Amino acid sequence: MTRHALDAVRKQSLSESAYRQLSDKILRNEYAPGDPLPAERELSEALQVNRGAVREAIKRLQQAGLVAVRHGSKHVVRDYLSEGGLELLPNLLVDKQGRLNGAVVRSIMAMRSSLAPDIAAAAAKKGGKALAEELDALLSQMRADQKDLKALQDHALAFWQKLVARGGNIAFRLAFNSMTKTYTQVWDVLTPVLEKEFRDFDNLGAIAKAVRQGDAGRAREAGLRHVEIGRSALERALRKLDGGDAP
Amino acid sequence: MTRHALDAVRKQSLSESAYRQLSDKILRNEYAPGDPLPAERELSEALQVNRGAVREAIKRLQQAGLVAVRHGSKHVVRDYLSEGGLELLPNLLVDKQGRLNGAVVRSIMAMRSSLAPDIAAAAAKKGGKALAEELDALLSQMRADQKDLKALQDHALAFWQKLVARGGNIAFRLAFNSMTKTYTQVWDVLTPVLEKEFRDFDNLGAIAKAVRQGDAGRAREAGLRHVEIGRSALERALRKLDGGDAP
DNA sequence: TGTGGTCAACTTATCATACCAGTTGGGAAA
DNA sequence: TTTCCCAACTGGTATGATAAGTTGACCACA
Repeated sequence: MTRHALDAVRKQSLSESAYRQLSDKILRNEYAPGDPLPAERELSEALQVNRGAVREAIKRLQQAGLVAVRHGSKHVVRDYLSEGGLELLPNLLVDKQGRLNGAVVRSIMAMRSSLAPDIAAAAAKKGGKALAEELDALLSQMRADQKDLKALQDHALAFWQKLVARGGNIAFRLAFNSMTKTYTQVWDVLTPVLEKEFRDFDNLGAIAKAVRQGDAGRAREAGLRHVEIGRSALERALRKLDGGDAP
Repeated sequence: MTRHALDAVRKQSLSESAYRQLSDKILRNEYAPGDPLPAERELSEALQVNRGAVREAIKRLQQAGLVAVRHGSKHVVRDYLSEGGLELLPNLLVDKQGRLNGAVVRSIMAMRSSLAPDIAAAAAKKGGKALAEELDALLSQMRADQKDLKALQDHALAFWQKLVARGGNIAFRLAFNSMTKTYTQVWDVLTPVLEKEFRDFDNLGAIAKAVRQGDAGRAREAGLRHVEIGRSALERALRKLDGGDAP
């Protein structure tokens, strides 16, 4: 898995474009909660696509908690803050101009600090020697790849993927995936900012050791120390940018 | 908001039925990661719906991380454990026969214990006196409604909704929504099981007080004590059932 | 005044058919 | 052996039509 490789070239489907435009308008409050969306036939004309594509987009908006759908009535915009799920996070991180939303970044880092310690603890309880071996092998690889920050970044993600996969907690796993989808949008931007975290072999090593010993408490502590390194680094970077919009 | 009131009667759309059948097959591993899904035209015949409905369902599967879509190739099932997001959690909690999956319940309660303390802490930092007033009012209402466990349940949810809404953390907010969507499927089942938590006025009061004082540490501790009550209760209930499948 | 019924206009839901755009694997040619 | 071509298959899009549900206006009746 190489996140800085060239990306597949793929034509975006019309329904995908429609979904993005509509979800963007909703998330930017151009269509406010309670507002009716234009009728499907109107949207079809406005977006210059057939109505099937509009319907496909709207089904996705419904799934994302962005609109309420009732047969025979116009679709009504919902309050995503109260009704939307974690899958919306990628849409909120970066605006149309590609700028990072500082408040969203801080939110994500806070949530990472909530989850990562318990992910590490669960892995220490459930992972056993086999997981510890895998983590040790990965750490060795990281030490060998020290010159290559991009590779370190990928290894660090793989480290956490191993932890969350073996901790036996499906909720952590799915939340982890949702958050990873969010970061990977700005993967290259994160590379220099989180360098210290990617090189934090001490705490990652402590987690691996705690996993070997089945010591959840130690894993939790080391997990927290580790992600707080990244959180502080990002906080510093954000202060430099002095940006951030609250949704 | 009354979760035990009569529910709106609404016909399920054909594309909704198709989505459910297909997502269920994927989540139960009847279609395994890497398997191609039957072609759209085939699914249209098998499901006895027109192809438009199949396409709508498939767009939703794609959005949920359950299938990969490529123009000209069959849709391929993805590994939702690695690719799926938190929005899948409601689908995993209850099986087709309406039985609770114990491992999913435990996962959710663990994640709640990870998030709730920090949600309370964030609210204490950001909420101010206005929030504290609202929480106090709600607690008064809860005390007045002590005889009505259903009402207590709703108030308890409202308490946490206020906390998460005012903590200024969008990630917590969206995760909270995703988890709430999951519990509300089994809302009535939870009523007797979580009774002690709904009556935990002491810790809820301590959170409200911490909010008034801007004391994040106290809020965090009280928040953790509070949700651990529910977690223990559910653990006891699960042991009685002696059930649970791991996904 | 409040309630129930009817109706037209609007909206979503579904369907069928046709054509376009991309993928894949087999066979032929170099 | 490699490259190219092509048919069959697949998803993507479009169009036009009909069915099912919603809403508000209007009317009748108690």
